[in-house]
Amino acid sequence: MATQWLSPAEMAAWRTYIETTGDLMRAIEKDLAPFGLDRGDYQLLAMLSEAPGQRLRLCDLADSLRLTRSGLTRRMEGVLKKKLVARVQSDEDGRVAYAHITPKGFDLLKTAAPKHLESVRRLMVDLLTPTEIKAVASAFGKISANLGAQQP
Amino acid sequence: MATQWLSPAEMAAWRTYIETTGDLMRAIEKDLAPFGLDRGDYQLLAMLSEAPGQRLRLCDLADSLRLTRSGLTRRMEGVLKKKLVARVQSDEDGRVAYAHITPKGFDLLKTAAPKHLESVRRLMVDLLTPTEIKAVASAFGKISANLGAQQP
DNA sequence: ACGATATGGTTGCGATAGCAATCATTCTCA
DNA sequence: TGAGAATGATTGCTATCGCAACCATATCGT
Repeated sequence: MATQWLSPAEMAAWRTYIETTGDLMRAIEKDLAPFGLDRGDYQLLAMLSEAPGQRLRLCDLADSLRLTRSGLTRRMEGVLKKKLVARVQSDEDGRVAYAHITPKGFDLLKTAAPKHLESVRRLMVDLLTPTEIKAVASAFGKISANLGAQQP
Repeated sequence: MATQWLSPAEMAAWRTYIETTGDLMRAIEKDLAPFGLDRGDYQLLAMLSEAPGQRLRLCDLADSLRLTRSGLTRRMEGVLKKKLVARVQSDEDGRVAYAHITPKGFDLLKTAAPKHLESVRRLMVDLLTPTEIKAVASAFGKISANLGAQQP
């Protein structure tokens, strides 16, 4: 197995990407803080708001948030306490519970979303050319597809 | 403040980027596990190995790893216990301590690095066209510069 | 020269989240 | 139909890391 070094251009892309991503996430999280939300809460609410019936089974929600089921249980504690989400037991399958976004949660999301999107614009999207946008989408699309293919 | 929605292309870029990044980091971390290293340890060792004298002041190391000073203190505990890094008190400035990579740490890094770079290739770099590589580097370069300009 | 301030590092505490073990419910198939 | 496997969710334990408070050392201003 010969060592596969990275070319300078490849190294630059990789390094800038990993180093910047952390900073970017932190900055976006900071913009979300005034609403009492962190990125995890926001994504949870956004996911539920887009789901049919504004609700999802916990394990499906965990999958789409890239959390383990135990991780989701803990994250739910926070939004349940804030009454942004309700936990509803299924009456068709005794194992299943749903996360259901509440009116209060929906209102908060509607308030936070424009600010959040403004952050995404200001910190990322508006800085890039249309070509760069397309390239980022296509690049991460390929990476994601490849990861999905490896662990099915 | 008018809501600034994202175009479908912008939304695709943003979503794919954040969703994929977590998966990618996890996959890379998994490839590093056989060496007894996580990504934080690897980056710490890599940073030290490239520094002049194979050593850095703790606060400089913390900055380049995007850790707070307290975060670095904790991360150091791990690599100190494994004898991959030594903590050396400065004799010029009583406040300062250096992290110094040990021969053992350097050997481990030299073993792990080719495997790690192979992961980066397989999971990311080799999937992308040269154009996409350049676009990713330039995109995150801009994002990083902008973040640096906002919080100097 | 010496008190105020800045800098470097550690510690206590709290939040997040993964893993393994556990429990309950449902499904499978012989 | 009934034993075993699969699925959904929770809990105990652990690791990482940020914040605020803290201590030690160095530097600055007068």
